[in-house]
Amino acid sequence: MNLTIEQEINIILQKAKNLRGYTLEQLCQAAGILAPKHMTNAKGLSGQLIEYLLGAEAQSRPLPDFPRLNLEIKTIPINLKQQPLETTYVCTAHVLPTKVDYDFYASTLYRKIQHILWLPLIVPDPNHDSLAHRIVGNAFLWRPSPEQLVAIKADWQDLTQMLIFGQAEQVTSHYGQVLQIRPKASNSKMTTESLNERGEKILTLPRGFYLRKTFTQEILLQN
DNA sequence: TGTTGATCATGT
DNA sequence: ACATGATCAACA
Repeated sequence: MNLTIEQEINIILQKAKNLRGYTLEQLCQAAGILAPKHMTNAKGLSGQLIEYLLGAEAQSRPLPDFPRLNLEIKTIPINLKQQPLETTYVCTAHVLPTKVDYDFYASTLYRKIQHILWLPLIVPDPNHDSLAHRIVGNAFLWRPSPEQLVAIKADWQDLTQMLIFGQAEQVTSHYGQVLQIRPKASNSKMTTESLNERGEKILTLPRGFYLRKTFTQEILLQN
């Protein structure tokens, strides 16, 4: 049978909605994974578990989780007031100017944020978080509104322009209204090639694009 | 106590 | 080293 893209997306959404109410520890059992007691050494497990259960296909490529559907899955930890507890990683921020294409609509970031299946993970007591305490909330689909897209695009262009001008080292987390650039590495000693303002090669810490909590809060309030 | 900067795990 | 999944934890 041939399903339309919309139908395939809806099947994934229904699967996600069916996870509502389970703890992540229960879902670990269902997936045959032994749930770690704390998340210090399993920071990405929440997301990877959901991806596995929903059948994501992108693996570690710079593509949405379902490349053919242009659909990205994001788990987001929230407290009982529906407030996000963490920022949301989107994708790598390339710091080598020659590798940066100044075309928002051709960017990895745009492809990843154009359609997201959000899956809130309820953290009843943020001071005592664990996979056993985390409860899956209500999954929902989101596309940026025209206003949201304008804000994202503006930040992306500002930040990308700085990178193109060889200012990777000057871009701190403070820049951007809805997006921000922060370190994204195994540790602070990791390096990747970049250029300074004079066009000279330098080594700098790898960075990534993140959605600010104020922005994801707005998304959650719509739903 | 909220944010920024640092870090952990896995796969290519 | 890079890209994915993120959260941790030091400090302003």
